[in-house]
Amino acid sequence: MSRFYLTTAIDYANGDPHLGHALEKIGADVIARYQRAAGLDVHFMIGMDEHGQKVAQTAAAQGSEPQAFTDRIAERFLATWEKLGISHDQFIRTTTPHHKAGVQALIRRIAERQPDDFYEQSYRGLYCVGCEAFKQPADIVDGRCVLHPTRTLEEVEERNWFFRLSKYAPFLRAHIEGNPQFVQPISRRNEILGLLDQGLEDISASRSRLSWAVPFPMPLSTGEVQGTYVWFDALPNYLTGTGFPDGDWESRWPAQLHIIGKDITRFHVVIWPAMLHAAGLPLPEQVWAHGFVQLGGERFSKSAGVKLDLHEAIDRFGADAFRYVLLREVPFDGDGNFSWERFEERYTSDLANALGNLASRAVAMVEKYRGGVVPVAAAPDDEAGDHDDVRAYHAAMNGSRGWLLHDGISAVARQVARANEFTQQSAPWQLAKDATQADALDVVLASLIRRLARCTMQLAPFMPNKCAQLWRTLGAPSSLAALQFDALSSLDVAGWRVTKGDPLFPRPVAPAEPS
RNA sequence: GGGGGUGUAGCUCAGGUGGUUAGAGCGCCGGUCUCAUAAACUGGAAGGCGUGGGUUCGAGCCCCACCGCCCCCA
Repeated sequence: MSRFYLTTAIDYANGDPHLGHALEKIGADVIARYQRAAGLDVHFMIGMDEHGQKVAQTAAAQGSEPQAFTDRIAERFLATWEKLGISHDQFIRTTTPHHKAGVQALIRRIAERQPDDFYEQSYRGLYCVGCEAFKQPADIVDGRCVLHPTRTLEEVEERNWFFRLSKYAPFLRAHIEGNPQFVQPISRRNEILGLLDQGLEDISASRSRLSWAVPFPMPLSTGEVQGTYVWFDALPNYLTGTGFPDGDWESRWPAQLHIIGKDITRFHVVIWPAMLHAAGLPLPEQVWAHGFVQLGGERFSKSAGVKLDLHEAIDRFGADAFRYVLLREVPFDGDGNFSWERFEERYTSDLANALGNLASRAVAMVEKYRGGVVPVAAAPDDEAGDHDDVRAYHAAMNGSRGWLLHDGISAVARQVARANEFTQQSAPWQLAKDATQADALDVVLASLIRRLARCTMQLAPFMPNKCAQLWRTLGAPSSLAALQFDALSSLDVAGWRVTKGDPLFPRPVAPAEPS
């Protein structure tokens, strides 16, 4: 069985999970579930990035020790992922002893194989005591830190370990050009190639004044032991998650797919591959950068009040509906928009009216006209159109053209619409009035259940719980979770015993109030 | 300031290599039907294709400039 090691970015532990985090986890979860149903041996890892001065400061501001603080944040993320039905196999945290040892092992391995890659150098910059960090020009107005305008920025010089990233520019260019699937979508690939054109600068690998960090495994020539800087701490999580450097980590590395946000593409396709290559380790097969969700056309902003309560959104119509609508509305290869209004519209038209009502009317007719048992009958010609859409679904979902999850949903939505159309045109309620049309009625009813079963299977990665419920309603003998896609083409629904229950997706009772 | 994207009906988006009256879904307006969650099916209205130039017999698709928005870097 082919293995499929899939990761998302690890989330920075200085606040609660928000819509952006959710989009990435849901998208990756859909991919993980799809690949399992496609028969792959999936290992799906998510986690937390818990080091850094910002975390230590936020903890201190709340009167907490950093570890206790990140423990709490990690709990909150985990609770959210559970509520959303994320099916991760592993949840990694960068403050665990194994990860810290793995980071140090990776750094030592690079230093052994490429002794020239780490070197000491002085770094000068404007340091803000309030932030306990060096500030970039963008964060400085009138010579003051924008966050601490009452304080004076100090020009500070410190010695750090640097990593010779510049040396790897030719390697990276060759790798990215020679492996078109490595950085996706293509727009992101072009962006990185343009960046390589401008040349790479070496990056610092350690910092002083970085107390909440993995100790850098090599002291400076002064004897000082510094903290490992963000790249060398966070990025290796994908590797340490496999058990590196212990055990049979090589059975899982390299990862098949890193799912990340477009803002951190550079770290994942420049810095991370350079580190791995320096260590003599294979590179991940693909990095996929998704876009951003905006809220009602505006970007997130706590100060401007542009935010959305994730739990409120999940509770509105349930986790499955939220997952579906979010991925339906936000293309996974670009930016998208989310609003309460849109959420409600999509839920009502796609889920309540189209799919939910289709299931409802089909099951009701099988009960009414055939005592709840799906009759034996051949498939009508009308189903032929579905085959093209099933193909389109897989083409969108299997990664061969990128991870176009929104296109996958569209392909199923077309099948649902076709089934409603078919129902209208064949008018089973008319056939039922005429005993000589019994065979024709059998064909229609069996076809409807078969179409529903197909759609259910295809939508299962998006809405695992609702689809399992629908699967039971249809009276399928096997469990949906155990079913694989290759069983779909030969699906036999004859004899299934349907049961009409409460509406799968009840129509909204009251308009959603943006609170 | 540099780089990568993006701007097409009220909303979200499709529109290989430029070529007759620019498409879809949702929403909206009208019609049909009754199995169904007042759902479904069907017909229709609706677009200066960001702005201004240019290339071409002909541009939403090519070139230049400018404007708005997203991301990265400085």
